[in-house]
Amino acid sequence: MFAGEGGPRDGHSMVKRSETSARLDDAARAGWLYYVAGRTQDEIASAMGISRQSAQRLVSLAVAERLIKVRLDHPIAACLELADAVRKKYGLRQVEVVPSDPGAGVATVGIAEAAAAEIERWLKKPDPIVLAVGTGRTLKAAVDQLPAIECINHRIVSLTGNITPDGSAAYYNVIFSMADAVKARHFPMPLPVLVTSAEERETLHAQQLVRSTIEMSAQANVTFVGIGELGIDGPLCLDGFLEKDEMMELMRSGAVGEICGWVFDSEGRLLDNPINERVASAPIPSREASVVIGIGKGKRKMKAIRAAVVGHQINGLITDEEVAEYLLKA
Amino acid sequence: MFAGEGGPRDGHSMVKRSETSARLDDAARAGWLYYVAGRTQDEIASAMGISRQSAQRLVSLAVAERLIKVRLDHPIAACLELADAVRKKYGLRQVEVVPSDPGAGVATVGIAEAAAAEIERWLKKPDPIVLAVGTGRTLKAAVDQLPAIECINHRIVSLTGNITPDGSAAYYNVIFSMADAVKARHFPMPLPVLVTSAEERETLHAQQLVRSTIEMSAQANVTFVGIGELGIDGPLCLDGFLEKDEMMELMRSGAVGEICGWVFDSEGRLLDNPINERVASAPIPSREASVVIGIGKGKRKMKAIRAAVVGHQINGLITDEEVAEYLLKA
DNA sequence: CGCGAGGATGAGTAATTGCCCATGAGCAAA
DNA sequence: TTTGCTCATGGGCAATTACTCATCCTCGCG
Repeated sequence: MFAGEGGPRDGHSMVKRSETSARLDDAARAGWLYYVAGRTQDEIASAMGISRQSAQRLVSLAVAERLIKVRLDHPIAACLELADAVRKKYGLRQVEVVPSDPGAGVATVGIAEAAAAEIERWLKKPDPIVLAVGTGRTLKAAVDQLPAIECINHRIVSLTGNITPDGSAAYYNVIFSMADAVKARHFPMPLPVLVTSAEERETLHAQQLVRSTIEMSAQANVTFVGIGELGIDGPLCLDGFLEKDEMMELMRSGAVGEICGWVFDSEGRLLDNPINERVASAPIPSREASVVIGIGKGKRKMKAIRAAVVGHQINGLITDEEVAEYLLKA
Repeated sequence: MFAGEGGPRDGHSMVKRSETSARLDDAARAGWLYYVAGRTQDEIASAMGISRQSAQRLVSLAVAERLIKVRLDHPIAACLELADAVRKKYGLRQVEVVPSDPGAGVATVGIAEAAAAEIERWLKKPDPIVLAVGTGRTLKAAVDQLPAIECINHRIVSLTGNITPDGSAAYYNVIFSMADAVKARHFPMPLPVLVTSAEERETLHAQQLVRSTIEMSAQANVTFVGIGELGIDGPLCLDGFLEKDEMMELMRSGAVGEICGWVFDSEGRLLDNPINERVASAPIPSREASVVIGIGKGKRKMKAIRAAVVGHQINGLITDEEVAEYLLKA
């Protein structure tokens, strides 16, 4: 009698433990049958002599206990992981990472296609949207990848002017390239990118046509902007908007990047300086109420991209592995 | 014109290829979102700008193309893989593999519990079944693991006699142990295991009680039998059914194992010899119409188990990793 | 010995997924 | 150009899965 009673009692905690472990064993079994052998939960239930609900619980237990490991055997797996990590770390709405592909010579391989696909996704939406575009070589390359789309319900508006300092049309104003491929109403900004003074900007912005375009851009549902780095071979210098000494001065004051000409420091704050006073671009649309996707990749843009992200100049990002890894370490 | 026409033509296969590859990329993306990120196919569809059905197709494509690899992080994963492989290789109905666990001293650790669980599964079925049991130490250990079950609809019948050569009750006749735990109608076989001659067997089998029990055993829905190895420390000798010289003679004639006393060769064929003529056990129930589960593990039983499997003496197996690996190599 | 907390269970139901089919686009051969 | 073929697409529906809730059981505690 003593032994009989003592046995079960002593065994109690052991039973507890072995029951927990047995439950995990069962969960593993069920998970294996479900994920590896491809059985249905009904089959598992009858095979294990339990109810379908219990089988379901075991399967989800196996998942919850991380007994089931899933991995993706494909080059983009790493990109997707990186994208998700970056999105979480910086609280971005969406992030896309493309392979860095150091072998390819062209600077915009991959990212242009990815950005084009994203633009296309928005343009395929049935409900009318306002899509705003900034400027930049990467963005231009993306737009050049767009297939012919007809979407007469959408409106496409440019955030930046289309006239360079020398009076010619700015090549990298992408809205005209876009108009070639996309059948939609386009609204360019009939302004220089940089004007000579804050006062001139006021005057120009007061024009009816300009004002309505700027107002429309503020209503954008989604915005695509290039992220530019500063430097004497950065786009602002290359395209003749700034002279070398202006650039040097700008960089001394802490500027690390620009979006649509708006220059910001390493924390993504727009600088309060003469250059930004002369930028004639429309303000970047709300990052609270709309999606603003920055596009950029490569070592030279790393600091600019990080700044744009932490300063919430953008809430979406399309970049490459290299930059994504930098953003995770930074 | 020539260039214009040639371009697209030359580009054709390239476009084809890149489209295939792009489709795989999409499949990988969808698969990742589904399996790793845990999104629903609806979410994936709207995120990728496609219909739900297309998302579903991409996900299943990812699986079909083996982009998604699932593995189970649990000790029994290997057992399940082995079991499945053995089941497929030998066309068995069901196979269960338990860890070999070389550290444990007791020979029946693991397999007894597994067999008990399997017996319990059958006994829990609501529809009335006939469950037949053979003999053997392993089976006895399994039955001793059974909890108290009440299943008055089921019938449990023994395939083997319960009297040893010296006239005492055979300890390893498991039906009495089973009766202790399981509330069901039990039908022991009131016979010796081995009789002195084929004629005596005829006489005994002609008895009404014996005949009806044997007939019932032929109707068994499921049968659990131990698989015994031959040898001077095999169960037939240990329990005094055979003398050493009889055993040596048997092994010389090619016998490698026994089930319920029925001795078979390395291909699982029942031997046509004096011993089998004296076995008083009921025939093993049909492997076509019912489930006959053999139980056994360990190096010493390997050959016997392989023979039982290839000779279709059984169509179900509960064994350990060691034997399963041997069966896969053999 | 009764009582409440915690956990497992199964029923029912909502959500999700898998599959079939009609449709139409794209392409090659006639 | 027409015809026939292939294949991707989305609608619709059935199967499968996930979740919620009420209930039951067990265990610990007073």
